[in-house]
Amino acid sequence: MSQGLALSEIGALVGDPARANMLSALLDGRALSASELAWSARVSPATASGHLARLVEGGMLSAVRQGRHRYFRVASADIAGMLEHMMVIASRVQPADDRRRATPRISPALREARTCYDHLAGRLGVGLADALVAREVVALAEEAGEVTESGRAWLADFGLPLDRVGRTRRLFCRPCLDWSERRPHLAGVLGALLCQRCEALGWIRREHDSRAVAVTAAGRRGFAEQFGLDAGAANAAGR
Amino acid sequence: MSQGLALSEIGALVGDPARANMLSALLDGRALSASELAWSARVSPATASGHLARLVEGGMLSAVRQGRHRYFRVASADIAGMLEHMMVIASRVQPADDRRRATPRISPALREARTCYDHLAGRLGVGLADALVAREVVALAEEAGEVTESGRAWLADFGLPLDRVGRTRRLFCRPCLDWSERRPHLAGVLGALLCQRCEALGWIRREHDSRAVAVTAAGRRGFAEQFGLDAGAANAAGR
DNA sequence: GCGACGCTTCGTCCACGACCGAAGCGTTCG
DNA sequence: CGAACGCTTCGGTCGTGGACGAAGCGTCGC
Repeated sequence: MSQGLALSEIGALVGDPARANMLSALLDGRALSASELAWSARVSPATASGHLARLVEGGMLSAVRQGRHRYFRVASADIAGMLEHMMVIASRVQPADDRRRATPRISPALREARTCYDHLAGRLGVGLADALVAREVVALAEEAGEVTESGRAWLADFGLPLDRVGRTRRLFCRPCLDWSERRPHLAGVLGALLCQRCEALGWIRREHDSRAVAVTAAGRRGFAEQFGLDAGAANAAGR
Repeated sequence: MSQGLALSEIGALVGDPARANMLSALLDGRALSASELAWSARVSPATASGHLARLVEGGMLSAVRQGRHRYFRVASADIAGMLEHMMVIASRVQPADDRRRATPRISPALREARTCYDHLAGRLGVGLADALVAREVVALAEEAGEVTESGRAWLADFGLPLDRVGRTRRLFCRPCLDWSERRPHLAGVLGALLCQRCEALGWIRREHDSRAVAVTAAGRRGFAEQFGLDAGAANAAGR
């Protein structure tokens, strides 16, 4: 009984379109200001302020003041994980009601490449995971994964020496179900490191106003050479 | 943007107290009739019928007619997993707002022992997992677990020969964060088998109207001898 | 067949909460 | 110091959707 109440409170918090849009905008782990969130939820600053207060009160977001701005971020990785989990269900369940507005529910740019909290997702993220498995750098199972011996060397070559990382195996490397591709991409510490490395190499650039990730010209070359991926081909044609 | 909408729809579905109570009642994987669910959500049959229609429409529940009854169950293990995930967040987040009604949000019986979809949870479930780890039957990590070699023999002894199971390792055995104990218990195929075995041995009895699990007299002996647990001591005193 | 039962549909009522504009408060910049 | 800016609070409006009783429809049991 009572835990149903708690459950409903979490659900209700996520269950408003404006709040869900804010949460989804924050899902890449960056902090956004109140007005940026108001804009991305398409509501007035006054309305947004109320929503944000509720989300902070409910423990979903944490906030820090900085000058006259107030920055919000998802309060913890657990919460981001829960939201991702809900989006997986949402994307899986939606096709059920077919008599739906025609607008695609997932924007092409996000489907192509985006961040998922702190690692890469979308077609790029899934492709990367596939390539790493094919090259036997990592072995992925349903619930966990690990880096192979030869994989450690490969990663060191790629600029990610793993020696410094304390725990070597689990939690470190973990599959994460991609809600647009519906296949796993790489998460965990390794997923985050890979994402950072790709950004450091100048292969990808995070958009400032969305979770979308742009693949640079260098990235197109790099992803093709190292992973055999045609990442960002669409973007290249577009610009 | 648009995926925020889908997210909010899932949230809104769970975000009503009556529906959340129904979902939470169904979270042990059993099917319940519409009137049982109406009762457990404390609403009239008419109201319950409306909620159930929305939950089925939204893909959260599946329904089967059987005579003049209609039985509902959680549509998939993924959805049950998502709900559990939300409850973990809910139980973790609630203490944040202290100025709360005094009633404990988790009933003692559920905290003691309950089912979590198809395996054991609560103090009993967590204790069982601890004991199996201590006896080196299974090795649990943050995201996955596996049965040890000696563990296979132990389990066979316990009445669970694993030879017949196809996939041997992962997904088979998996930790699941317990929302009342906030520590992992055993899930996955192995968790379900253990739960079935305990019921077959007459150690536990599932209550007919809740997720609570009662430990029988035989169970108290069995859990103590095999696992060193004082399971059900509270119940024993009570009756 | 008739009544009891389980569930659903319909009509109505009501309350919660989402929304905005206006005003207030603190910070930053010229 | 005053103006612009970012955010929050307040007050008021409005719509959605959750609640129930009554009535309708199928199923079961005597």
